Amino acid sequence: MIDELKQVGPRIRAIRHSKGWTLDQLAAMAEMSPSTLSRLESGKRQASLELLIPLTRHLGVGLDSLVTPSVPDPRVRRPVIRRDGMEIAPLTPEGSPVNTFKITYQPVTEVPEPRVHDGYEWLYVISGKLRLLLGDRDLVLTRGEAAEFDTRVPHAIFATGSRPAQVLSIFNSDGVRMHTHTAEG
Amino acid sequence: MIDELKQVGPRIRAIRHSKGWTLDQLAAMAEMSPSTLSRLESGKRQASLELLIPLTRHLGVGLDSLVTPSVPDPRVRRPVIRRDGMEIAPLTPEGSPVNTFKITYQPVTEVPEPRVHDGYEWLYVISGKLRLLLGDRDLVLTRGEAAEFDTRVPHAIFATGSRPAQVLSIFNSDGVRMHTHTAEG
DNA sequence: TCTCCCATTTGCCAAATCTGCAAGAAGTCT
DNA sequence: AGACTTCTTGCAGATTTGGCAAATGGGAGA
Repeated sequence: MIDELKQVGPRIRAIRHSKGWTLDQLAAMAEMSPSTLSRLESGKRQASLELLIPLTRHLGVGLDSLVTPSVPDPRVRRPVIRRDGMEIAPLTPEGSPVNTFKITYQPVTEVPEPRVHDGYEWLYVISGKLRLLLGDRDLVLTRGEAAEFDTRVPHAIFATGSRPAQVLSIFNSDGVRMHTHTAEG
Repeated sequence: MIDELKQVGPRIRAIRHSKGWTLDQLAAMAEMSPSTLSRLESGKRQASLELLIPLTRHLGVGLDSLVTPSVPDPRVRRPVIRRDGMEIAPLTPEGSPVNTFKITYQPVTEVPEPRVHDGYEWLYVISGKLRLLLGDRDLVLTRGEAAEFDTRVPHAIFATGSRPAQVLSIFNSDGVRMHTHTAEG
């Protein structure tokens, strides 16, 4: 059974219900027995054109709209996480092969302690000024700048100046390298 | 069998041919046996969605386009007839229950002899001036004027003035009255 | 004309599916 | 409970299916 066909029956049923019609009513319009329509709607029999064409006519829908697979809502909506003065908005669904976040760093009064952990991080500064302490380097990234580094190197990231910094960040901690080159520098 | 379904097979075949594919090729793509596809194309078996969906995918067409009945071109294109200085453009297909013409009368130097024949005629002057001799009447119709008369009354029609007259004419000669009232006037 | 080759059609038939009826189930009022 | 309405399902005969293999058709070339 082709995948798209599984939704045909339920869709017919949904449209029928939305019109407030009973099985018998629609079956009469489309000139088929109620049992046939019942089985069709519940997927207990194959959807043939013979059956579908009269139905589409009375339901006012096209054939394609009955069989076109419904695409799940692609919008990612996950709750924002607040931690250590950061506002972390996950931009990829849970379980996604990529982990993307929009992180808003608040200005800090006190420089946080650099940390290490497994993984790689790539980031892009959307707005604000970002101070990146990475090993023996002390960098300030401004809007439009991007950076990538090995998070096993001690690092600290925070907004500098008086305004928050918005950063788009792609991060992986599962040991899979995000890029083909090794992070030697 | 629903009417629309009869064209599904031939259409599939036409599309397949237009792509220069053989039965075996398309059958392989759509994962069905050549015999099944052959029977489908020649209408010897029912067109089920199970069969059609893979085909539409490979043929690059929608389901609806396979089953939507093709409406014949509604435009009427018939050769213009020239006779007696008139240019007669039939505006209805042969065999149509109504006979409509656009007639262009050329200016005449000599008044034609009135004639009689069975039927009724309705006319509308699109442009020019039309002289209508009808029984004891001698009328000039100008743009926008309409007239209806019994063609058993002796009549002659021709353009008057220096320019041709364009007339839309509905005519019937088969004894069926075009209008409900009798043509007494 | 004959033959070869490729595309397509068709006979066959076991297996799967269809079909409507009538009975059953599930839910809703009174 | 009982009466209704809506929907589901068991059943059995009728119909359709699907792929294999053989037959057919139609060119192209010998």
